[in-house]
Amino acid sequence: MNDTAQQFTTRQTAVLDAALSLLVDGGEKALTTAAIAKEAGCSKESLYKWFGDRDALLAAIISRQASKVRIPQAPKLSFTEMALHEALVDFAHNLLQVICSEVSIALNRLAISQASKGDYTLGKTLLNRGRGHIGAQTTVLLRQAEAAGFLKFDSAEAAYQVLYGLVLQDIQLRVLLGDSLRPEEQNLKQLAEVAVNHFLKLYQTN
Amino acid sequence: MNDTAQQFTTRQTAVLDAALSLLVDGGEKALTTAAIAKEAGCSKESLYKWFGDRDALLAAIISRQASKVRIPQAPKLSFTEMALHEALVDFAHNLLQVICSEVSIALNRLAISQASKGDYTLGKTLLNRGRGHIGAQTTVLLRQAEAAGFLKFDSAEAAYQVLYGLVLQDIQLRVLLGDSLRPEEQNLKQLAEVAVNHFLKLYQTN
DNA sequence: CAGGAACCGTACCGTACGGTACTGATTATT
DNA sequence: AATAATCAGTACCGTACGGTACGGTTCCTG
Repeated sequence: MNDTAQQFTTRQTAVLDAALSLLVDGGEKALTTAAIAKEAGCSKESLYKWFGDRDALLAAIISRQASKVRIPQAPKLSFTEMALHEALVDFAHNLLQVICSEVSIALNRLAISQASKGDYTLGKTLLNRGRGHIGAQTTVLLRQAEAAGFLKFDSAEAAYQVLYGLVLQDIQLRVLLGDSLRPEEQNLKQLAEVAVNHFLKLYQTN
Repeated sequence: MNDTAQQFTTRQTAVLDAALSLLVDGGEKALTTAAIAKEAGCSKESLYKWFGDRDALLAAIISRQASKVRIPQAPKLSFTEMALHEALVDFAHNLLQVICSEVSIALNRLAISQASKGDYTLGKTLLNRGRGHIGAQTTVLLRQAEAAGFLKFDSAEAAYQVLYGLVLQDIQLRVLLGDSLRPEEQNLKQLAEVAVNHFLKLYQTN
């Protein structure tokens, strides 16, 4: 698994953007090498010269996009309980927004589709760069909150998992399967609030 | 969306079983009409006569399998708090087992793959017959527990969603992407216990 | 026994797509 | 200016697969 960030030329990033655009609003079916070349305004031959083969191009798309996940804002060195609450809600809200975005849906579908064909590299990349990254950062935040005496848990990682579950519930799976959010779920900010309140009820000290 | 349970002849169910078997241990790539016919010991022509086309056959696979979800054991008319706990753990454990099963993984991947191609019928079927079914049953259980004074919540459906999130966390997405469960997650029974305890801490009255 | 339905096996067709080869134009280099 | 390199555009090839056609066999029915 190659997790080192590669550098692409501007020409190549243009190709990746074009491909992502096609994927997002045409589905996997629209992501043919010919279509990508046309959209990017280059020849198929150049595609193959720059990326090797189709799978490598797909990997480049995911690798590039997954590393764009926004890192939860740097936890302040000294923070209050309210600041913790706010930081968690911000994290949850951001997570919901990402998960429900067209781009995230398209990329996850693509990776799962590849997994269904026996190739797990895209999925691993997505997990490592996407979830792993954001998870690690948030775990740090939780540990700081514990050190400050606001939270109490055995394992920060386990607590993070609980938070993750409380926030996403089955929303991600549903959107991947093609379900649309119910009206009362449209308000992502409120969903985030509720999830964080639940989380704090489980782990807050006082 | 056709959600009425269709009846298949034994010959046809044999085909569906063969196809599911192929899908589970060969991935979507192995699910060609020729392979299905060979595995089922029939001709391609019969396949098309019986199911119409490939998509209809896929729909039949999912439709048939999704309706096999085990309904949470009938809630007893009068039950204790311990019985509620046990029923919830049983539900959670069962849910985890299903979600981590090869069959569930393969079917969800297939449905998501189709969604990536712009066809959401498989996904809808999976949601309606699988998650919808089991969810509705469990919501009934929660309502009974509320009536008995054990639980307190505004919306049983929302409470069910929280339970769902606490149980699954990100496990389903991870297995769909090809991740394997971490060692400490292998013990599904214990995961279920922890999730239910969290749930009760959030919603128990006393 | 005769007629027909069901169905297997196989051959076949059309198409879509990944990947490659060639050509001509444009740009960079000396 | 001459040569080399890059690349768009297009044509082409091989293969895989969905779907169909057909001949032959089995089995049921009158």
